[in-house]
Amino acid sequence: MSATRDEEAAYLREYRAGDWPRPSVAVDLVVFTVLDTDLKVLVIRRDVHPFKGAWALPGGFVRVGAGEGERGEDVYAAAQRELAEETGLDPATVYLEQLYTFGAPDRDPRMRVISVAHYALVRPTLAPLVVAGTDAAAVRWRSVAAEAGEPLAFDHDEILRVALERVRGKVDYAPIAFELVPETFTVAELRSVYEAIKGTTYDAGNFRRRFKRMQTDGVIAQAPGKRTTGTKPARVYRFVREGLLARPDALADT
Amino acid sequence: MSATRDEEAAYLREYRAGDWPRPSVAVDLVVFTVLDTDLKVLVIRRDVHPFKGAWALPGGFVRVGAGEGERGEDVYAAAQRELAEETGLDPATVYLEQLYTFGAPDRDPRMRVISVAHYALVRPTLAPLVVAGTDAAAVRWRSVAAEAGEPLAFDHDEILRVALERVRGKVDYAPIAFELVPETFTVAELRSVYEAIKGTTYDAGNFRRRFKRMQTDGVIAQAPGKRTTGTKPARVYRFVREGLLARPDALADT
DNA sequence: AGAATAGTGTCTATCAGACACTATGCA
DNA sequence: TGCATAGTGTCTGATAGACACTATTCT
Repeated sequence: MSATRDEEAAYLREYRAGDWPRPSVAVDLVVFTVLDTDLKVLVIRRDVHPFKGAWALPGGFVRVGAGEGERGEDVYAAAQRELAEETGLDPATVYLEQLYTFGAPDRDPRMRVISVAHYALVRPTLAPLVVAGTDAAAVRWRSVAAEAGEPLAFDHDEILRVALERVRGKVDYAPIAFELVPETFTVAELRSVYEAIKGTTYDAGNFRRRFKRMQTDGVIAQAPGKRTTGTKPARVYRFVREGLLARPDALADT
Repeated sequence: MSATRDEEAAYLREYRAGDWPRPSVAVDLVVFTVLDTDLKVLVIRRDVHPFKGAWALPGGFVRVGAGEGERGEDVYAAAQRELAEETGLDPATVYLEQLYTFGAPDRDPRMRVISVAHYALVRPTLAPLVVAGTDAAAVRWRSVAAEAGEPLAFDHDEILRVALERVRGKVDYAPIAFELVPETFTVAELRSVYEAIKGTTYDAGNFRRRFKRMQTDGVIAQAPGKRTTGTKPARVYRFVREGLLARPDALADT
C-alpha cells in the first residue's frame, strides 16, 4: 500500500501531460431578473468578432494555470469572476448555479470551445447597478418572451432555453423565487415573481394560502413595516434561509 | 450587415487560437442498474497510475481535433463512446444523460482536468453483459449503500453523490424508472426499482394505484403473458414512450 | 363614494399514506 | 391446506384550483 503510494508519487513527479489537443473551456451566464412583472435576461452587444454587433450572453474563458504547480481557477469561481467583470454585479449578492455544459464541436466558429453554462438570479433592487464590461458595447435587460428580438450569438438561444426550463421547473420545489425579490417583500410581489417565471397567473387567494404555509413552516417571517405599491399598504416579509433546515431535503442544491 | 459578415469571414480566416493554457476535458460515467432489489453503480479497478488499484468510475477524455478543420467529437458522443469502450454496453440500449461538470483545479493530481459527468441507467437484463475495458483491471457492480466499501478515486465519491441525488429526485417526475426494468415488467418489479432508488419501501396497494393512473394516462400498457417471480403469476406491462406526448412538459429532459 | 388592492373563507377534485381485505397459484 | 404474493377497496389528511366575499386605504 505504502509501496503503491511511493510508486504513485514517483509517477506523478515524472508525469508530463501528453500533447493531445485540448479544448478551450468557457463559462456563459444566463442572468435573470424580474422588472415590471416581466422576466428579463441580461444580454450584451458584442464589440468584437465573431458575431460582432449581435446580442449574446455574457461569458468568458476559464483561467487554467500554465502547468508547473499553477492550476488556475475553479469553474464556479470563473463564473463568479465573469459575472463581476461583465456586469459589475457583486457575486456575493447574487444567486449563481451551474446549469449545463454545451459541447457541440462547432458551437464557436473560431475553435473548439466547451462552455459550462451557469444561471444567475439578481434582485430587482440590484438590477440597475449593471454596467457594461470591457469587451461589450452595451448591456441590456431583454424580455425572455418568445417574440423578443433577433437570435442571440453562438448557441446562446439554446442555452437560454435550457436555463428557462430549469428555472421554471426548480421554482416549484426550491426556494429560488426569493432570490428575485428585494430583501423584504409583500405577498403580491412574490406572486408577481412566480407569475413572471412561469408565464401564467396565480389566484391571489390560493397563492396567499401557499404563502402562509411557508410562513408556518418557518421559511418566511414577517418583517417590520408595511409597503404601499398600489392602493392599500401591504405587510412585508423576509425569507428565512435557516427555516429550510426544518424541512428535510429542501437543501438539495441551493 | 453584409459588410460585417465579410469582415467576420476575413477575421475567421486570419484567426489563430491564442496560446492560453487549456484544460483537459473528460467525461466520467455513473452507470446504475438494479440487481436483487438493490441499486448498483458500476466501478472499475484502476490498472494505471494515479490511484492505481483503487476503484473508480469509468471515464475518459473528450477527443478534440487538432485544429485545422478537425474539431473532434461532441461531449455527449464522448460519453457514449466511453460507455461502450469501458463497459461493452451498447449506448443505443442505455439511457444516458449529462449530470454536472466538476472543475476543481486539483481534482486530478496529474494536471488540470475538467470532467463533464454523465449518468446512465442500464436494464438488469443487460447488466450481465458488462465487461472490463482496456485500461481497467476489473469491473464490478457495487451497491450504492453508504457503508459500501472504500472511497473511490479522484472526486468520484462526490460525483456519485450528486448522481444519486439527481436520480432520486428525477424519478418522481420523469419516467426514468422504466429504464431500469426489463422491456416488460410486473407492478412489483417496477415498485422494486422505485424502492431501490429511493431507499424506502412503498405500500403495495398505493403503488398499484399510482401504476394504474399511469396506465389510464397511456404511459403504461399491458403486455401479453404473465410472469411468475414468487408464488402467483403476475400480469406484465410495457412502457409506452409515446404515451408521454399526451402529458404536457413530461418530455422536459428525457 | 368609488376603485383597487389586501386579505379571508368555502367548496371540490386529486392524490398519498395507512390499512383491511379478497383472490390465486404453488409447495 | 397453508402461505406468499397478486390485486381491490376504504378512510383520512394535505394540497391546489375556482371563486365568493370582506377589509382597508388612496384619490
